[in-house]
Amino acid sequence: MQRAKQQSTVFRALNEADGPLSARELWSRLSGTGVGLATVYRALQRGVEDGTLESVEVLGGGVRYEPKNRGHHHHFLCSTCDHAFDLFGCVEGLESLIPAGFRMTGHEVVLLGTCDACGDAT
Amino acid sequence: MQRAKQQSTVFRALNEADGPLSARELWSRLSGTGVGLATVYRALQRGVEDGTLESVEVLGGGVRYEPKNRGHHHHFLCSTCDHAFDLFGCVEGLESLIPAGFRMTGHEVVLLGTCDACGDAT
DNA sequence: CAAGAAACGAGAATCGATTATCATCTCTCC
DNA sequence: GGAGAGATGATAATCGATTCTCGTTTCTTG
Repeated sequence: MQRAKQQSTVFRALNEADGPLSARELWSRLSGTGVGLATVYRALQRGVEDGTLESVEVLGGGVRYEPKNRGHHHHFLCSTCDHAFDLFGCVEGLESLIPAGFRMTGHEVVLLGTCDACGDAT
Repeated sequence: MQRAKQQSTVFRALNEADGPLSARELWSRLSGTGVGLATVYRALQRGVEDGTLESVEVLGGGVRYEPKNRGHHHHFLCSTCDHAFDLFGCVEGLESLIPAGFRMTGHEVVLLGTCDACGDAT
């Protein structure tokens, strides 16, 4: 196995993903490459420090990471395979929800349901 | 301290809250009543089994619980005090986000920002 | 090729959240 | 009042996620 290039392997896998991945999801996608879990965590930590990665919490799956260059987007969480997919676009009517005196600085939208692959398998 | 009624104390505190509470938040609101953390967890577990409580994950605060009779609503998470507030009303344009082949069964919206109290303190 | 710095993998250690245990206490029903 | 069932609080045990440690390996620079 090659060394000193494992972190870039981690970043590549994350860039190729169709949504944010948890440390373990990422690690399991790297099985066969010999990359250790500690290295995955090291790469994620470094990526966040560098500003190239972003940690997000979708729902019931702990922290996931994704490249920070994907712009504004939200996520779809498949309740069957528990994978989070990126969704581009946004919603309307957020402002009307804000209570008086509150100040909104951001928002998160998560759609729940079944993804293409899991729906087919029914 | 009275016994055998501690769980109803827990439920009452949860009903009086303006949003979902974590086990610890709930416990800290019960300081002085002598209720133990274990009892809080027992009450929450029972409430979920009974169907009177619902566990929700807002964002970065683990699991929180709230009464199940609040109807459809979303949450506002204050980034300063980390408290989650209920928001009534909903958003539009969700359907347009769903990718082809996916089936949506639900959605979550979380607004982030500063609550009334924390904003005043600035 | 040699030396020092940095990265690596495996597994131990840590941390927070939750659950299990146990001796005690309270309530109900005689 | 007494017995048994269920509830309780304190604390130990567990569990998963993340971080730390350490001996080894790889890269860089000359």
